[in-house]
Amino acid sequence: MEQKEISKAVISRLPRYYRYLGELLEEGVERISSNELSIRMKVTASQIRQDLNNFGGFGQQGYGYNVKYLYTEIARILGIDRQHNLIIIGAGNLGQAIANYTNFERRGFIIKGMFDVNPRLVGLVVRGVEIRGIEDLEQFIRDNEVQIAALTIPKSKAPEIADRLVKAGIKAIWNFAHTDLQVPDDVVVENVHLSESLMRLSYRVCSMQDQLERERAAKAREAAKKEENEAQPAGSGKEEQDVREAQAPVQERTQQK
Amino acid sequence: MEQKEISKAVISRLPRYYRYLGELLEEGVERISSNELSIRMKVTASQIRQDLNNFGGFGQQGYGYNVKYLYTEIARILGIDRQHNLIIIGAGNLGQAIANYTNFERRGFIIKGMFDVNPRLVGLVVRGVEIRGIEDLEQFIRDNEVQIAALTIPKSKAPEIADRLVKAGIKAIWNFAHTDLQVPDDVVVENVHLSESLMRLSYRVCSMQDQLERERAAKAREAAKKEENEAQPAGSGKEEQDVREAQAPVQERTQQK
DNA sequence: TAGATTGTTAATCGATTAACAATC
DNA sequence: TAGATTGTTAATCGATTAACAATC
Repeated sequence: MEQKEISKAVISRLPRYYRYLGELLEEGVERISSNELSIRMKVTASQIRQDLNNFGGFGQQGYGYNVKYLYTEIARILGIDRQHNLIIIGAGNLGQAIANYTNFERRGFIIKGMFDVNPRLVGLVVRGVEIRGIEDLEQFIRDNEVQIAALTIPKSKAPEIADRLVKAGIKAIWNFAHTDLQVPDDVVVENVHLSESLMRLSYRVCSMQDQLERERAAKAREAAKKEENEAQPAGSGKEEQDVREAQAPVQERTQQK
Repeated sequence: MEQKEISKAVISRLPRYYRYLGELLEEGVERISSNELSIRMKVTASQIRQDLNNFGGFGQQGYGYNVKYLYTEIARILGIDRQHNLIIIGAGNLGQAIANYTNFERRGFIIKGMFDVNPRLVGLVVRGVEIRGIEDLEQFIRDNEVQIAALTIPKSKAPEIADRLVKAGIKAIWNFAHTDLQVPDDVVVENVHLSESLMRLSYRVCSMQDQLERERAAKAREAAKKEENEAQPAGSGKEEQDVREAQAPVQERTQQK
């Protein structure tokens, strides 16, 4: 439905707007201003208005936004007012976790089938969906007008299956395999790389720890300086410079800028 | 170990560099230039060099980067050269999927325990880790020096558990619950909102479809025009303008800019 | 009408890309 | 030394924020 290219940043914020509007709706809130919403969501009101105006004017001056209306409009923009037929390839824990998440169905994502190479899983039924052998894949996609395939298999098998999916006419791959897939331009790939998410978390934990340590060290130095000054209150300003230098040497290169 | 604030965009690219370097290492590649790597990863060489230089000069002029060295350096930057003790709260499919993913352990993430409220799950063992009742949470965190908690529970219970985790001294929450958590500044939250990921995919599928349709329509118009011209080859230039106008009216507002 | 709040333009900020001197 | 490629500065591009006129 949308026209001009919308930036990736905007798109990735839309589902979060949708989630907050859904909560407001549950709370019985009828209207909300960009300012109120910005406080709840911890973003700027400007950003909210800019983001929404990429898709049209959903608000009203002097009033704000009607929660219900905006909620349904964002659903329409995201395309979750339509039905999307989905299959899950890989019926392990992750595949089953997706199959069991009922909210997806509420958003129009209908799980049509599950597939696995493991013959011990084939035939089992998860939330009313039978697990099939991977050999039926192409036929099933055509018969059931499947648009989206969730790929919850090991990275070693992912490229081959992705090729088969593309040839069978799939429109999008929700890729949980720890690898990047090569697909034609008209096939959408949305990656969920959990190991990368965990590494980002690791980075942030470590840099948080470093920061806390630096703060603690700075405080300690501060205390030491105070003590020194009390003993000999000359205060020529030289001490301050020492403090700054003491923080620097941990890693010289990055310190330059 | 790092000093100045590094942008979020840079950090989120690091794990991907790490993954590609790991693959190069497996292929037996000893050195690589930013240009070669940029082709593989489909990013600019400039970006690679800029990103890495946030953390120091890992390359050598005229040579490029030593794959092994860069690989270990990025591991160090990400903090995955250290051990992180982790617990999983919520032993459903998603929690078990995480517990079963052996690669996390290879990156230093040690799963110390799993917790669930469901008494039928308590006592079960997943990959050598026993599922415990949630009442033992605080004691367990202290006894096992747990830094990270993966939260794979329904959103309704997430805020309460998050509070308990924070009070018990957890450093980071890997949040799979479909809600934003309120935690103090010194606690890291890394969100994995699968439903939002699926909505982004939905958006992209829909806009891809729209695009393809527009292209098809444009081609059809082109063909029609050609036919018309062949019948009456006046060609005053007015037809071209008509084509442009015909594309516009689908949604007027966005079309303006 | 007066007050509130949007839609939108302009200003700022940050991130990406290009260019090139430094140097292996 | 000549060639290659980094590290880094400068230029460009895009995204966010601020400001305010339009308007409900």
